[in-house]
Amino acid sequence: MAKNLAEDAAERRTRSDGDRTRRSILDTAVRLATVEGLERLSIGRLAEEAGVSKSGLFAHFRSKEKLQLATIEAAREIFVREIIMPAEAASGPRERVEQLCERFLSYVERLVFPGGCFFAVAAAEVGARPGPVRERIAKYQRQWMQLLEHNIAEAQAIGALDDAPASQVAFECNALLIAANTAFILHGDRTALERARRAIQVRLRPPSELR
Amino acid sequence: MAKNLAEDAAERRTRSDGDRTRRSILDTAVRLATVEGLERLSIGRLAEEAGVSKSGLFAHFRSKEKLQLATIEAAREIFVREIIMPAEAASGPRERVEQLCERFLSYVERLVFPGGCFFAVAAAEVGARPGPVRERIAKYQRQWMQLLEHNIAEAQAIGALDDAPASQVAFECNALLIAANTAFILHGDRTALERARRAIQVRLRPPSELR
DNA sequence: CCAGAGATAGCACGATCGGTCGTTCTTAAC
DNA sequence: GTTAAGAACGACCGATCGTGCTATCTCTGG
Repeated sequence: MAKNLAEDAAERRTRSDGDRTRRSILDTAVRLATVEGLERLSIGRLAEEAGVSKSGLFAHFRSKEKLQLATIEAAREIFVREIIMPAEAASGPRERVEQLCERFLSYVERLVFPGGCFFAVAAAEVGARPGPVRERIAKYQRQWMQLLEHNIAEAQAIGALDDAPASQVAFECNALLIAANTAFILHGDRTALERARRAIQVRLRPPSELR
Repeated sequence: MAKNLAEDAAERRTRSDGDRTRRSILDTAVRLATVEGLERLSIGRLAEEAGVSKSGLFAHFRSKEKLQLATIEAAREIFVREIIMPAEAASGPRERVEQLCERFLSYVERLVFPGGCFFAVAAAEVGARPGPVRERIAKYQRQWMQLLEHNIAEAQAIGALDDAPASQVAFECNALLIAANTAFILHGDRTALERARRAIQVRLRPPSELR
């Protein structure tokens, strides 16, 4: 216990060429994992795809599980850059929720990940398999829900949104986004994105507008 | 083309002991696949779990893909028995939609499949990987949506439901059900089921009730 | 510029993958 | 009761899995 000084993340790592390779590997890993799944992401195949040797790749992540966790971190960075950061500039909390949803749908439609939302795929894959990977996915999923809920509650506090329970509204918005993602990937159905937009627009309508 | 007489399903198969074994294998397969995924369902592991030899199991399904397709069929039978058939007895189309949703949530909560809804897991897994397995999953997903949509449209026709586009209402109901499934499996969050119930209840409220 | 640490590759390991083959036992139709 | 076909098995195939070990390079701090 005393010796376990959280050395997981604070690895000794310095050289720039190594970091570049590692980053390029993770770029490929994130792309592959969204289509094949985090588990089927095999080290041999990933090495081939990334243009490095199997053992060379393996030296960067010292186990498959750590590779998976690193892949999740890389995917999260993209998620934040594509969805969360652009919405920070919104003019108010209600508009921020609208933008979060719209950025999500856009990120699905533009196939930022070739298999749809990385976290939707991963959650379904590891949801029933306990372990660190599942815990990491669950953690980021909770953070996402809290981000929605927090902004919804703020919007209600300033009267920009009716006062249904914020957690309920967040649940409904997220449900529509994920369903749009699944339908778009499974059926190539672009209208699903439009249906989600419509439903969310109704759900987030300011109370001043007539019913 | 002339010789290809759709022999895929019309296999010669007779003996009763074989059918019994096959059925028991598929029971195990369906359970395993919902946790591990359709692809990670390995023939060796499945054989061990089912208590038969690898080659003995393999003789029943002559390729992994056919095993996967047979597993999907077995899962569909359970889905129909658990959800669709009980709802047929409903007193009207609006009530039928309500019961379909409620039976779905109950089937998730009772862990009829240990990893949650079989088709939700499978859709996420194979959604981005073209092939017969994906096509089968997509087909049953479409059938499910059509079942919802058809009954919603009927309910609207007799004035038991307001007249938003039936496909839109079906999309929203399905989204809430799938999101409840995911949250329940990933976080063990029973309140997600309640949130889905509440939202669906509002969505399916008969127009006679006051707003 | 030198030494040491990091980056990468080669090779091999035991396990498991999907799949084939030949054989033996069992059932069911005649 | 004979017999052809189905059911089930053990042994085995080549390929690939995740993971070590070792040996070279190459970068970088002193």
